[in-house]
Amino acid sequence: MLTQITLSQLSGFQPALGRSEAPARLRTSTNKAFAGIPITFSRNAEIYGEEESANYIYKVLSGVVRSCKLLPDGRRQIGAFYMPGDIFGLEPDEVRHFSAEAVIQTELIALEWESLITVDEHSGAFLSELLQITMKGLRRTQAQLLLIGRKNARERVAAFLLDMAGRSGHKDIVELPMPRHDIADYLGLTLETVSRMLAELRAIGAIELESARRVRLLDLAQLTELAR
Amino acid sequence: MLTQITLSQLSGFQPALGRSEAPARLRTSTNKAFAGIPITFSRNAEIYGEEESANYIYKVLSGVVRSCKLLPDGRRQIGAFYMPGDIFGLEPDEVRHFSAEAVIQTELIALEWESLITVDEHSGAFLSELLQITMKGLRRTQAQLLLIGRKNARERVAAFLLDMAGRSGHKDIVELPMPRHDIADYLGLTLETVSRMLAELRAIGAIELESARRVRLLDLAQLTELAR
DNA sequence: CGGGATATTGACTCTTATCAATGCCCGTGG
DNA sequence: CCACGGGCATTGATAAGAGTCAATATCCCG
Repeated sequence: MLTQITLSQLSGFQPALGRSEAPARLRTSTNKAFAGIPITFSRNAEIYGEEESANYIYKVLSGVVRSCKLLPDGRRQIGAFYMPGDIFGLEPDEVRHFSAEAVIQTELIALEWESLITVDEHSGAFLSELLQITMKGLRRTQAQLLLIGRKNARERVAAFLLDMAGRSGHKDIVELPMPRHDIADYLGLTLETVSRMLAELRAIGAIELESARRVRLLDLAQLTELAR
Repeated sequence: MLTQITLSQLSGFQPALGRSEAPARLRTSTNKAFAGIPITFSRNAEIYGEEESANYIYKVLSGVVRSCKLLPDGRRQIGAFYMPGDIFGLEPDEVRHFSAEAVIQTELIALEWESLITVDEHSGAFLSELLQITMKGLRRTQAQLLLIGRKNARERVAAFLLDMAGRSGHKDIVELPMPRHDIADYLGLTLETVSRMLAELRAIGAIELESARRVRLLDLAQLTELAR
């Protein structure tokens, strides 16, 4: 059975975590049908690379995605982590400027970009949503700019923990699916500095490290103060 | 005479630098007419502040605008400089998250945001342009993130000069309308470091400082190499 | 011509990066 | 079941880059 899937549905679709949905099929206005079956990427698998053509946008069903940019000498900046429900992969022109990789095993649903923007009848609603998503992304990136440009290591790590807590739903236990190296490249630090700042936050009683990848936030007020 | 002005015209309108155009009047589909006469802001005048409601989007006719975010203790991050032809002021929700100020005397044209997005008939074209503009801004901000997060002072200043050169049209003479402090807050540095890096670039023969606000790029290849 | 803002330069400090050693966790295979 | 191994994380010692504080210098603008 062919179902016409709109961006609204893509945007509104909240996956049932852990359970696999019945496969949906997409039929675009250009009559090219493709399977909308969730695609699975294993840990560290590349979803797309820099300079690749930007044909699809994606929504995270489960797992985590990092988007990153690499300098010739290996320095790396992570632009964002995408969590379940997040949409990513919109580009202003034909070619990617960031790559995207799965941080852990990740399920995505993909939509063909061309088919979305050429649908005249619904383009208003489509575009409005895309615009909203993109503006939110821009705002997030601008906040990140302030973080990296003007805050010290302790403030960055505290802000990161609070941000992760806010996105995960649980208010005091934060799961960190990504290694220290990824956090460092997201915050413009080294992995050693991230580790040291976590140790420091633990020392002052703001957090507790249940394991390397699981942090308990003990003192939200103090953390918020430290994050400025 | 009332003229229906579309975003396309706003976007496509290239001001004749230095000359003042005949006043245009805007009439929106909601029948609220407002003057589209270019508004002039003097040096350091605030165009809008953080937390203000986001009612208008702007296009720079002449001058330069900086958008910035301030921390409680006075640290500042400049998110972007807007030059003639640039459009700014789009926000994902009702309230501003960055302020905007004129760097030098600046002429702007303003369009009421609500009237643009509620025009159903042309919303497709409008939104498509807004989306394009926003995605370009996002890309620019992401590039800035890499710059600030992973490049050293010399690389940042070299990249800034090349960026300014690229935007100004002149390939080897760069006018810097903004003070060192603004450049520093844009690059996540201090004004002293910016000054030192310029001195360093001059010392190695990559640039020449005709005055503090006017730089001649002597060796594009070397600068590009230094910017990575 | 003078004065205030802006810019440069210098001396020193401090944060964070770098290099290196050790520790921990977890999966795998004997 | 336990020992081994490999990735990841922590911790330490040191260095380098950029920040801070302070003293001129320069440039506009009146």
